[in-house]
Formats: sequence, structure tokens, C-alpha cells
Amino acid sequence: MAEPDPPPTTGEPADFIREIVSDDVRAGRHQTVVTRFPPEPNGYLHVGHAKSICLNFGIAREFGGRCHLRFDDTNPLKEEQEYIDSIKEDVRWLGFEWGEHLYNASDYFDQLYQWAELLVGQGLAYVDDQSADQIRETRGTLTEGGRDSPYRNRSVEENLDLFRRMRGGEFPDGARVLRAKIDMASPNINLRDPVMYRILHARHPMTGDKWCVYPGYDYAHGQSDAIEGITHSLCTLEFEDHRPLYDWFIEHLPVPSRPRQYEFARLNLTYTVLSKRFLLRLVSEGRVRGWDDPRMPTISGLRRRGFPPEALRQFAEAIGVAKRESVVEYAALEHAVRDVLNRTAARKMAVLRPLRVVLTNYPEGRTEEFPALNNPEAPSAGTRPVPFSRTLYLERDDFMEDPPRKFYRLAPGREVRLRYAYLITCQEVVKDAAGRIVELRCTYDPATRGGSAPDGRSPRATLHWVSAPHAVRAEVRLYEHLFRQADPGAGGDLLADLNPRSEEVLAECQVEPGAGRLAPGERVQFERLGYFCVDPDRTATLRDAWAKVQAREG
RNA sequence: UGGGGCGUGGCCAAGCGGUAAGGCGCGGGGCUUUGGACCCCGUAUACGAAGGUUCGAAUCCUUCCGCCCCAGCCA
Repeated sequence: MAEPDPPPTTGEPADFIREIVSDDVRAGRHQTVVTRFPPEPNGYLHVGHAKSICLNFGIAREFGGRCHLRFDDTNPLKEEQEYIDSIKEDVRWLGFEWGEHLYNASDYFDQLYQWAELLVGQGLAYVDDQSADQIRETRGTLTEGGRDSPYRNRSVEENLDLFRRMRGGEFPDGARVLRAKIDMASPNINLRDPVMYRILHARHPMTGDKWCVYPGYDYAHGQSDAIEGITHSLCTLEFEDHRPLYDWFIEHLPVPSRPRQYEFARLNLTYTVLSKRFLLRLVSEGRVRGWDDPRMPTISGLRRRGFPPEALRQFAEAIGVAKRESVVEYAALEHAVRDVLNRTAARKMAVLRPLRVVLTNYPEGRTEEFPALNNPEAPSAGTRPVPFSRTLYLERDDFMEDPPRKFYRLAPGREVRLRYAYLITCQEVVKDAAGRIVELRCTYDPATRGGSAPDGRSPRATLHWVSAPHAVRAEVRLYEHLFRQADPGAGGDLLADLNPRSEEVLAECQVEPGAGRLAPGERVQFERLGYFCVDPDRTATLRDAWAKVQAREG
């Protein structure tokens, strides 16, 4: 569910980009602010993209402008329809809408081609017959300029002829490229006659077999921005060096508008890798179950994990936007998730590692129900009846035969409160032949119905529980970081840092009956355990599939 | 050693010459039928370093140091 739009921000701009936009608006440089989110459909979106989406759509919303969703589909070798579909779904899920402003760089291939011919006609672009290797060798190094291609000074006529024949499919892949004629001696490598078009006899998801020459990012991106009337083209830091080139094309072409590029630092998260290339590898090698595996930092993975879209937006706002490279602690993301879930997730009781408890003085066959708060943070959420009986399940972790100093929970001879029910006292520990605890025999105090004692005594601990005969068996999956290192790959090998215990499956859990009626995707808090989400993609029996969102405590 | 950026507490991040916001985390206390949440309090004489300008500098100048990005017919 998309949340309603947050109220427009007022007051001072929250970051340097909003400050720029704000100044532009105040100075009257634009009548409408237009931004764009330009993903390449070569993989699924991840939290890093969420930051960019929140920035671009957020600014558009705050300034009463609009944000386009534009697929940067200039490389048919890597792009697929599946990715296009997932990207749209993820952006919508995050709570943003592009309306009719859905575009593709490929929508502009005709225009881009015409402008390329225009540049050729002005002597500002030429066809180079050198191989990729030769171009690399003559590009120079970081400290020395490059050398002109022997084809650099062909006549306009010859260039035009060659370029048209490239388009016509006369040459094989890699035979020739179209290059912008700028400056082979530039200290900025991006200006050393960058490649504008390459020959690629490949079928494109949108244009099919219409083209066999495709524009590169540098040539396509800025012009696409100009065509769409983008006012502020926001991208990450690594494109800072490309800005002079971005501007060069804009200045030398009869484009309909004058967009400006601004760069900000991409998101880095501890215990996480945000590289589409690597995430693709995890998926293709089967190290995870798919792009939407709950352990993946993809938006679809986080969604399946149970992270609410509001939490991602809140997170994006909390971390800010700046130019300095930084690594945000995963705890900041978790905080946002807990903050949202604490006030929205319904509470349920579930026992992950059941320990049978028999209340020896509770009548056999008797059942009663206690009203339990659905959400203490939101009284309006009401209550639900939870069945109680003589035989219960308690969490094994909540009992210790020989409790250490600060352990407040159940122990032999000790009294604790069962949430919403009674105070009980452990009288006897039953073990099997192997010495393993199999059952606890306790007594309850009938006078403490509801959980409070008339004499005012109050146990240190309140435990969650489930009535054995009423419980629903469930599989619960607990998740940890995908990587065991805060900075995965620091040692040179990302795969070596994968956390072998990133997923733990508990098949014998017992949950209160109401938990069996939850809808797929619904998020709940199992009291004292953490937040969980009904896994929508699991087996037919929805109730036996849960994914852990947050562990409350180690 | 070319070019482009960046350096404020453990992690993010405000600050735009007038004497260091906020969030996360952490520590302490309160409250509590979730050891949760919530509420208090604490957590940078200090802003990469050194000089300089100024009544006054994290904010201006100089030099130095450190880190990141760029040599795809990827984006």
C-alpha cells in the first residue's frame, strides 16, 4: 500500500541539492521543477536506488514539480523486460507515481541519431575505424594526453557516409564507432573524443531489431534530459567527471532545454553490498534464492522481508544527502523499520522453540480466553481473544534450571507472569532419559486472572505463551546480515564474507490461532521476539511461512 | 606524478565570519503485564594539520596531509 504523500516540507532546504533547487525556483529560473529517476533495466533496484528515488521524487513533490521514470536502455546486451517490470513495481511500492511520465532513452533513438549526424556535419564527430584495443592504447593515461586517431580528420562527407552505413548494418560489431571530436589532450579523460555510438547487432527490449548502432550513456543521457525538460539531473559522484561532457553535448546541440547535472554520494551500508553486478552474481550462482530473497538489499528483498515502504522513506530522510562518501550503519535502517512497525504492526504471541508446560492445578479440559491488546501503541487497534488452557508452550529461552544473576525469567520455584493470563510458579522440571528438559510442571494462581495479583506482587518477568491445544504450527525463518563483516569484501573476497548463518529455519514453532489468519505480506510483532512478515511467495499454506524482520534481542 | 571531488563526535549530518543543530549508536536513570516502546540525562573547549587575516574562523587566505573517483565500443 502506498502511503499518502507526506506533507510538503517547509522552512530551510534539507540538503545542498534542495538548496540549489530552491534557489533556482526563487530566482525564477524554472517555472516547474522536473527531475527524473533513470535506472538501467539490467537488474533489480536496491536500497541505494531507494535513496535516489526518494530524492528525485521527493524533490518533485516538495516543489510542486514532477519526476519522470526513464529507463536508461542504451545497452541491449544487458537489459531485460523482467527488470523493467520489477523497477516499476518497486518505485510504486515505495509510494511514488510517475503518472504519464514513463519514458525510455530508446524513445529518443531517432532524435539522438539525427543530432549525431548534425554533429558529424559540423565536424564535431567522426567515425573511427580503430579497434577497441587501439582506442584504448591511444587514449593516453591519467598523466599523459592521448594521440589523435588516424581517422580523426576524415571529411564530413566520408564520416556521414560511414555513419549511415554503420546504421545500415554494413559493418560487424566493433568494426567502427562514432566519436565526438573534442580534445585528445584533455586532462579529463572523458573529453578525449568519447565514443558516442557503437555497433551492436542485438535485439533491444523496446525497439527490437530496428537498430544496430546504440548510443552510449554520455551521449544519450543528457540529451534525454533535455528532451524531457529535466531541470535538475541528479546522479552519483562518479559522474562528476562526466559533467563537462554532459555540458558539451548540450551546448553543441539544438536541444530544447538546458538541464543541469548535480552529483551526490551514493549510499553505502554496513554488512551490505550494493552493487548490481554482485547482486546479479549472488542470484545467478544460487547463493540466495532470487532477487527478492529476504536477505537481499534489493527493494523486493526488503519488501519480502517485511520492511514497510514508509520505513525506507524515513530512512532516506534520516541519512540525508551530501557529497562526502560515507557508510551508513545498518542499525539506522533497522531503527526506521522498528519505528514504523512499532506503531503499525499488530501484536501476536508465538513460541519459536516450544517447551511444554502443564499447569497441574488448572482444571483438565477447561479453556478460557483473555483479551490481548492488538497494539499497545495504538489503543484504537482494539483487542483480540487469546485462548488459554492447562497445557501451554513457553519459549525454551525463557526457562533456566540454574539461572545466572540477571536472568529474570522462569526457573525452578520462581514465579513469573504469563502475559494477559496468570502468574505461574515452576514446581518441577521433567527430563527425558538423555537429561533434556521436555516439560515443566507449574501451578497457577487463580487469583491473578488477567495477570495482576490482588496483593500487589509483581514478578520481574512477563512471558509470552501459546495454548498448546489451540496453537497453530508454523515455520518461522530468522535472518541475520547476508555478510558477517561490516565491510564485506575488505579482504578482497566478497563471497568469503557471506554469512553462513544468514538464514535459520525453525519448523516447529507454535503461534496463537489468530496468527494463522494473516494475509501474505502482513507484518506483525511477535511479542518479545521481534517483527515478522507473512511470506507471500511460499507454499500454499500461508500460515506456515514467516520471515523475521527484526530480532528484538540477541 | 594529470583531472575531478571530499575531510565536523563510533556512524550519518546541520553549520554559509559571531562563539559546534538533529538522527543513529552507546552509557546512566525513570516508567512498564513486551528485559520492547516511551520519558529524562550524558556523550566534540572541538570542526584533517599547520600557519595567516579578523575584535571574533568549522566557516576567509596559504601550505601541507589523508581518502574517493576517472584510462568500458558499461551505466
